[in-house]
Amino acid sequence: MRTSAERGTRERILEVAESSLAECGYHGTRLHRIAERVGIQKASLFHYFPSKDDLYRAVLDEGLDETEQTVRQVLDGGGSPSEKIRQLLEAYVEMVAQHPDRTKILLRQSLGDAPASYHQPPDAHRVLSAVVAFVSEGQRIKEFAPIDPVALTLGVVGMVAFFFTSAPVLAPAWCGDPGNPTIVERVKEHVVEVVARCLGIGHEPTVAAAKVAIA
Amino acid sequence: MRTSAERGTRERILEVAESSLAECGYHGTRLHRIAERVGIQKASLFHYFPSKDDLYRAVLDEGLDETEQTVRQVLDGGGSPSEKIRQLLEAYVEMVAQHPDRTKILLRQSLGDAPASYHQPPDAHRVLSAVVAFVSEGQRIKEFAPIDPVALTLGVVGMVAFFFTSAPVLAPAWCGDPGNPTIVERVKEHVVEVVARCLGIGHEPTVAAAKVAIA
DNA sequence: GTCTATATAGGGATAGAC
DNA sequence: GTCTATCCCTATATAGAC
Repeated sequence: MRTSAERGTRERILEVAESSLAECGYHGTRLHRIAERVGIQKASLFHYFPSKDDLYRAVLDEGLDETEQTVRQVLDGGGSPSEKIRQLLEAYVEMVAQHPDRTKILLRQSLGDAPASYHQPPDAHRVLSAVVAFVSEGQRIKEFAPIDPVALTLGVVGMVAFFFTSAPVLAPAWCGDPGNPTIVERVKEHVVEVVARCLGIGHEPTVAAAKVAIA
Repeated sequence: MRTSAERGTRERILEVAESSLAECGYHGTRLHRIAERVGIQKASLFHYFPSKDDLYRAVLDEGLDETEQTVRQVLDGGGSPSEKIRQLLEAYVEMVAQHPDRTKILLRQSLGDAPASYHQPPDAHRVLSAVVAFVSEGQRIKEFAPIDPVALTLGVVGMVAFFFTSAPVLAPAWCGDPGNPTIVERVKEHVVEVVARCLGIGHEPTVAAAKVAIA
């Protein structure tokens, strides 16, 4: 059983570590700086985490867990496929927007920015598969237009991640001030619109279909 | 004037450095390893590049230059907006596919993985602006459907980068073997299709338009 | 232009007092 | 649970012979 003081310090370390790992990457992160920002000595960190690797994994696991939870929660809920995919995208964008540091770390991790000893868990595969299965089912019952579901899902993940990590550097004017709620809504609307157009949701049927109907 | 031997070594260093920077990032890259793989002593590196920073910038500049060239070449060419955007996407995807290491480095760079002394040049802004201006013009003359051109461009960049950097880790089965030409064609087709649907290219007019036409 | 040897600094991690 | 002091290693970078 941990004391309340210990739990508080541990959380502050995780907070600061998340910030540093996002900004500087694993190899660029200095334990010395983390301790400094937390307000403790470097050696004290090793009381909470036996090594830099362990601290990294603790931060990473938080992010993976929340991603899976967010996706599962929507997929397991009710509603038509079209409604659910909108909910899914909005929940995902909001989650990413609320934790940009976490997203940066996950993106870095997928680029290979991790301790050499770290072998990533196949958790990401499961979440991805769940989303792909959902899209495929929607296509099978003709509610979604045909398009490669894996490519669509991967593309959306890359797109959203990019908006909240790299885009602020490339297009600061468009992104606005960091933490500005405007950009979140803008990205949300855009991503929903892109996916809707790709899956043929919310659009009038095509002329071909109209001709058949008229005939 | 450099000797041919010197030029050869310099190029080999740049090659190996690009590979290492992509795999390990700036802070994770060890000059010792680069020298080892090139087959020279670590100290010899400093004959070609005065510091690790300079080596990094040399690699990075190569990537930025080629990106700008690729984009400009298509934009300055002839053809209708719809044809040009397809050419642009295909050229871009091919460039990224041919230089995945370079793409990883650029993506890392936009995440802030660079020496503290490095202040990125605003070059990326110019290329982005050129593409956005092109899309906007296509929308003005009604050849493209309305959608936020900045968001579309940023999203495509993120999407494509993700396909060739992170996706192989997340969905190895879908991506196939590295260097497999299949994935390049698949990504190319997908990205062209997504953008086409977003910009309303190559699709029948909607029912609303058809009704007006029939009336 | 390449080498050996070394300077200098900073990193992660440990020992042990309090 | 936090500290001071320190170990040990590796990193970039330099000096100078060949």
